[in-house]
Amino acid sequence: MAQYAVKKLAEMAGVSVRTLHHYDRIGLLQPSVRTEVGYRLYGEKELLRLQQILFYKEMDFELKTIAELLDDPDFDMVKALLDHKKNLLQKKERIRTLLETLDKTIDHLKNKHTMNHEDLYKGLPKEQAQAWRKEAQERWPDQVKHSEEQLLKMSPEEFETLKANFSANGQQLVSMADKDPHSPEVQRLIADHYHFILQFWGKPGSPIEAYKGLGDLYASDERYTAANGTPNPAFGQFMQKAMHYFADNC
Amino acid sequence: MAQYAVKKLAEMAGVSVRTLHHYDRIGLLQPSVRTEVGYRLYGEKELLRLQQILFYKEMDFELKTIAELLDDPDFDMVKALLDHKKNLLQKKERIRTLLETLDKTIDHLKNKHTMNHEDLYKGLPKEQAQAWRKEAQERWPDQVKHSEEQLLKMSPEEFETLKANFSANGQQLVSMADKDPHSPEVQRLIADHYHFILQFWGKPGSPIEAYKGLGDLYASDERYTAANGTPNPAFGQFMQKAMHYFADNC
DNA sequence: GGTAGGGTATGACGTAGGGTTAGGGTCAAG
DNA sequence: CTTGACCCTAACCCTACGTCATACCCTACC
Repeated sequence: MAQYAVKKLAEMAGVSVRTLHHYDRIGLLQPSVRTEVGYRLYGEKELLRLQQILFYKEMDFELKTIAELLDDPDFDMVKALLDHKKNLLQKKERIRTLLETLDKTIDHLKNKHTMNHEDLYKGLPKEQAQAWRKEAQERWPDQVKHSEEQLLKMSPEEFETLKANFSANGQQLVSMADKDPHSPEVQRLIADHYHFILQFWGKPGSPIEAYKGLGDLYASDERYTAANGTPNPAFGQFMQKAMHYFADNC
Repeated sequence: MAQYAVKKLAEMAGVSVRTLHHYDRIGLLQPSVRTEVGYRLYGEKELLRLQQILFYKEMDFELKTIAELLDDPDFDMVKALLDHKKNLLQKKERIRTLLETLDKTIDHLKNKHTMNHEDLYKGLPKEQAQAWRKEAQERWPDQVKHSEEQLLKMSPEEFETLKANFSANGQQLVSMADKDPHSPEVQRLIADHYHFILQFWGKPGSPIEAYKGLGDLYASDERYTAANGTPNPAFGQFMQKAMHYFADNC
């Protein structure tokens, strides 16, 4: 009867010695024999079991689950596999979303476009984004209505691109909230912001005056209540200053 | 100036208090003030920083990376995002493969079909599977050649299904290696195995005799050398007995 | 019989991102 | 003065091992 010591088995199975030690300790795979001096010796059964372990491990099962699975003959394989599939599908969907957002962010950074607060909170818990939208609709019903009309005219791709650009822009602005609102770097971002607003809100009439008015809204005490339940006067006032300066000097 | 205590901030941002403690400890987000008795108080800046942290966290960045990213103004965002995208694509591809294999396994278990040793090792380190194939070609060149011809006639879907079924069948057989080779449960699996072999090896002539011959090969001492570099007489003999019994009594 | 080289053992710490008690101070309301 | 809500730190728990540190075992060669 062939017997293998740890290193041999490790090499055959393509795992580390440490892994075998670990599996031994947690009871997932124990050697068939211990020599007098304590060496682990594994036989054929252990070899096969290890192969099964590795199979399920590749399937991303947890070791604990694998142990149950291999030790309980009545284990409901199909159910476990279906559960596992569900998890994988969720992971996959999440990765898909992340990739989308990543692409947009990369595109923005490369093309130096614009960005939006709605998108700034994209990826955060949904409740926050929804709270934000609700608040925006309460505060600026006309603009939101018009904006929605505009958005509905866009193709999904245009819409996504626009959101991504606005999001990145807003993020940059947030990161520059401690700088001079009149500085060229801030004003460049504000220019992008303005062009975005033009497309996004699309309010007819005097765009520059509307933009200043929007700046005043930014300065409102409860500006950030929408997203997180708390006021944020500092950033609001920063935006107000930057937007007014832009409107007066563009 | 508004100040928030841990729980308030935690609620606003949708994270746990423990998380804020953690971020404080690792220096990712420290409170602007500590009261005399040690309470953490956060201001607007911290709030914004936390939002940025959560944004990147949703992108699956590590906290360490987020810290660098937020603290180093010269951080190469585009490069980081592209790297990250690459990682995500790899993860996604891996999940896709896992889902495929899962579907096949589920299908097999539901339909009680057959399985293959090649697929048994699917998901294991590639070297093993390759070693197995190489060995198979050395040992049974004619059969392997014929088999490959047969396989090339199949559509990819047929081929994948066949492999999946054979894989699941073989796995079940491995798990029953300690039972009676003549028992009905084993013989049912062997029947599936036989039908698979018919399709897979497709050897012309007397299929039953060929099957018995294949059983003899299974019994060879070095049967499992192909997959893991070690003999496995127990399983090989089990298969031989089961296959011979089937061939004689089907 | 000494020693060099390789294999083996245990034990303990580290990882990421917190969850989960445990034990104890703080603060405002009733 | 008590209750309840909130705050603190310390410390163990989780996954699946990697990475030492220290020490024992075994074989071969001289």
